[in-house]
Amino acid sequence: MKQHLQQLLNEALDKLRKQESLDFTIDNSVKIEQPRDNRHGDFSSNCALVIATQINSNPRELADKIVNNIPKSELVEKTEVAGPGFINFFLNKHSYLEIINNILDAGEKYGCSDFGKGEPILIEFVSANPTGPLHIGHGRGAAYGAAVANLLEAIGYKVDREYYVNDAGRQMDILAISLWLRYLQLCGHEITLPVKAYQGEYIKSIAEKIYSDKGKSLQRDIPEQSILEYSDTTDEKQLDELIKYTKTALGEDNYRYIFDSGLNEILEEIRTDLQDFGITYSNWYSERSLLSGNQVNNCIKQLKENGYLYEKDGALWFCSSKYGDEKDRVVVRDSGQATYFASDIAYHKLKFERGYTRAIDIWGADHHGYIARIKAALSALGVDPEKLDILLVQFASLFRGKEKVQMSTRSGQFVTLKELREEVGKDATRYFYIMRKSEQHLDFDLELAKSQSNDNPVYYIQYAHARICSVLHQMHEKGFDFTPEAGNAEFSLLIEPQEQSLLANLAGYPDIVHAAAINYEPHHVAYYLRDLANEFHTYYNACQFLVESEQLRKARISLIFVVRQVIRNGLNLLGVSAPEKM
RNA sequence: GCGCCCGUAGCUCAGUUGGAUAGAGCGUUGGCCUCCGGAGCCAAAGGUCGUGAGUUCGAAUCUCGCCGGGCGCGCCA
Repeated sequence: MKQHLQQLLNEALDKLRKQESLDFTIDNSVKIEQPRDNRHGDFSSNCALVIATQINSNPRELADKIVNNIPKSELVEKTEVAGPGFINFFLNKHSYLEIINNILDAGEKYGCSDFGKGEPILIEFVSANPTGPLHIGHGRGAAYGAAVANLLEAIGYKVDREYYVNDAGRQMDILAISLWLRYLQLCGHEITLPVKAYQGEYIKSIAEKIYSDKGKSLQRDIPEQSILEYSDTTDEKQLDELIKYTKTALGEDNYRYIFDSGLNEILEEIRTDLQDFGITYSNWYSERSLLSGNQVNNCIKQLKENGYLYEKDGALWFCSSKYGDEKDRVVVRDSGQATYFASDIAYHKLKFERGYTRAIDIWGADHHGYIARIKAALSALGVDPEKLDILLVQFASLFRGKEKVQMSTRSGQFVTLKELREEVGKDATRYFYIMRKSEQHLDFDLELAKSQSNDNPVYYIQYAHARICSVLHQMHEKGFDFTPEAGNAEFSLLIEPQEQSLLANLAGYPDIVHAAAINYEPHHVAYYLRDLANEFHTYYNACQFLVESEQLRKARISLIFVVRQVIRNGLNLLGVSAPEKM
């Protein structure tokens, strides 16, 4: 429809260009859109306004000229100039009817396009360290990332979803020593854990498992108090000493055993958590594999050879400030250990060597200071940093009604994603997470998410779907037959205002999906669906569907049938189910 | 102090990338099926778009200053 109008407009402009020998160009600022006020027509273009500024003429006069040159079309009832010089198109009443057939034909593909032309995109999200269960902050990144991935897939990109597993490095060592200390407690030793060790209950249960598998065979001398006791303001190097002590006391194999027990247990829990949340990945990419494959070293070597690294205070620095970062960053610590940043550089460089033309990272907003350095590194390695889009999600706060749920990661007192999902359900959780623009702080109201009332947009939308299912069920009970095949109903009978409005809305769905996808903004789909559900409920209250007249009945059933299809398609993109009964 | 994000109705938020009289939901007030699911529908009230300037035919949207809130600024991730 939009393309059709665009073509009419182009023809008119071409004619005008010749007749009056005008010189103007048409760029992105020239648009055809559906105005919010339907008195301004079904579609509206600002082309006269934009061009008038270019050629220095009166926009209204120009608009009149354009309108006079627009070829006749069966679909357009009238065209008029309004306001400062908008050209408004009023469509023929029957022009939207085609949309029902389109949806029936496309089915679950309605809204999809081949815009992306199969271009491969890698989207990495969540990627939380496997040092503990996912909490509600990760949940937002998960819901958002999954929705963005679905959207991009819908517009024709070849999307791979990846979880980067930080299964190497210091955080994991801290996990290992935490486990061992808990284990020693089980062996009967009295030990207080360092403040920065992982304290949660899950550590205890993994330690218990190690204890029941290995008995007391991993018992060693307790580390000296001087290593264990320190305040968190003390140098982190004490923690390094404790790691070193544990490694030598246990030996490589035993240490690795504890390390891997923790890693595997927790990673498995994360995996099931996400799966229960409706999210599956194509790859789980291991950091350790980067190190053992020498990819990190190679990357450092490459940077070094090209003169991007220098030594200072015994450490190796990358000159990220030359590429817009605030300061230079350490790649290899004076201890000789590579930083996480070093692995991240290699990881991101490889994303493009693996054949992806675009990579998307989804991070918590607290990591935004990291963006500049990673892009700097890509530039230094000859990769266009524009190919990497880093999307930030702001924090989510939990509210129980008016009361904010207090959380602190330090003491291990945080609400896990699993708890949240079990309390409010997968659908409501997924919807609430993406309901807000991602760069907006999210107040997640548990009471609202759980309430089975019209306050809750998830149930409101699902209810519309279930209601349609119920009508279709009733229809069969009453012995009416209906086959949802394109072209077998008299759609021209759909003349009620609610029907016209629904049709226009359904026709706009592909545009919504497209815009939401290219802008990485799934919340548009959520708003659209709420709106569509509202239009349906209005229709439901205003008109009877299962009427005696067969022609009218078939037409109306066809309409609500395609409404159901679009609700399903939209919810599916958001990872929310469309139940037939509630 | 520097950098990023945010400020829109009593509350929670949209606002189609600069368009026409700024919109939803909740809350408030008043109405609506003898009928396909009342988990529904309709209507009313409610605004200095934080603030001051600038850019132009036109600004919630773009630029700059200020005010207020969040986050970041480590040889942590």
